[in-house]
Amino acid sequence: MFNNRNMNSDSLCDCGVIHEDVVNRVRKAMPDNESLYNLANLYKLFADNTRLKILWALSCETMCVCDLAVLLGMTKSAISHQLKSLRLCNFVKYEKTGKVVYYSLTDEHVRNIFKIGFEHIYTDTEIQ
Amino acid sequence: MFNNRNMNSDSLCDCGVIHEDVVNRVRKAMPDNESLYNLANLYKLFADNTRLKILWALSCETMCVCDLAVLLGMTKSAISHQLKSLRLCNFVKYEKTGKVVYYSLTDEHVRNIFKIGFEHIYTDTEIQ
DNA sequence: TATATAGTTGAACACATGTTCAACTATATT
DNA sequence: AATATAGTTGAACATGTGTTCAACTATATA
Repeated sequence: MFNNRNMNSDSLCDCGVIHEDVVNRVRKAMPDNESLYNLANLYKLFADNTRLKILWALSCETMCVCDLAVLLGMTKSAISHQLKSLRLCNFVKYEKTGKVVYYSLTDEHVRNIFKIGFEHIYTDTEIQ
Repeated sequence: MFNNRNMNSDSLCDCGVIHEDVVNRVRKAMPDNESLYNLANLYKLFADNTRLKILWALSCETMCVCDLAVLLGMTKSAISHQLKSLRLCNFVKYEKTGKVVYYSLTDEHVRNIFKIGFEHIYTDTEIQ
C-alpha cells in the first residue's frame, strides 16, 4: 500500500501543448502533490474487496478478529493484516478485553464514503 | 483493474466463532457480493495518482489528451489508457472535434467523492 | 506450570496493474 | 497522394500488494 509510481516530473512529453492556457489554469487549481497522494491512499483502503467488507461489517456492529474471519471465510492472519492498514489510517479503532480485540469504526466518515459510492453505482449503470 | 482475489467461500476458518449472533446479524445486513464488488471497483478508480489527477483536472475544465499529458508530464499513451478505464465506468465522457478528443466529467459524482475524501484527510491527520 | 486460544507479525509467493514501446487509425494540411 | 499530428491499442515489463505460512506474544484456564 501507499506507494507512488514514478511521475517523471521534469517532463519531456511526446506532444505539443494544444491549449496552453487551459493547462496553466488547471495547474494552478490543482491541490499540492501531498494532498493528492493522501487522497489516493484513502481511496485505496476502499478499493479492495476484503477491506471493503470489513469496513461494511464494522459499520454494522463492533466485531472481534475471529468474527470477521468467520464472516468473510478467511484466516485471522489475513484479517489482521488488513485491520492494521485500516488502523494506520484512522478508519478503525480497537479495544482489548482479555484475549479478544474488538474493532469498530472511528467515526462517520466510512459510512459517508459508502453512501456517495452507492449513489454513483445506482445512478448510471443498471437499474436507473 | 477489476479483478477479484480468491475469496475461498466454502470456508474452513482457523478459529471458533466468538459471537455467532453478531456474525449472523451482520451477514444479513451485508449487501450482495456484486454490489460490493462494483463498489470496490469504483473506489479503485480514485486510488491511483494518475487517475486522481486526471479526474481533478477534468473537474476544473474540459481537456484533450495532449493537455492532460502535458499537465501530468506523461505520455499520451499512459493518459489514454487511464481515460479508457474512466470511460468504462461512466466517470468521463468525450467528444471528438477533428483530430482532437475532448474529455470532461459525466456528472457531479466525482466532485462529491473528492469532497468527502478531503473531509476525512483534514479532520483527523495533520492540522489540529 | 502447562496448555489452549486470540491475535500479530515478517517473509515468501502469486497475482494485479500502471507505464512504456511500437504499431496502428483517423483527421488535417501541404 | 504524402506527411504530420491526435489519439488508441495490445503486449511486455516492472512494480505493487493481498494472502498464506510459520513463528511469535499475550491472556485465560486447567
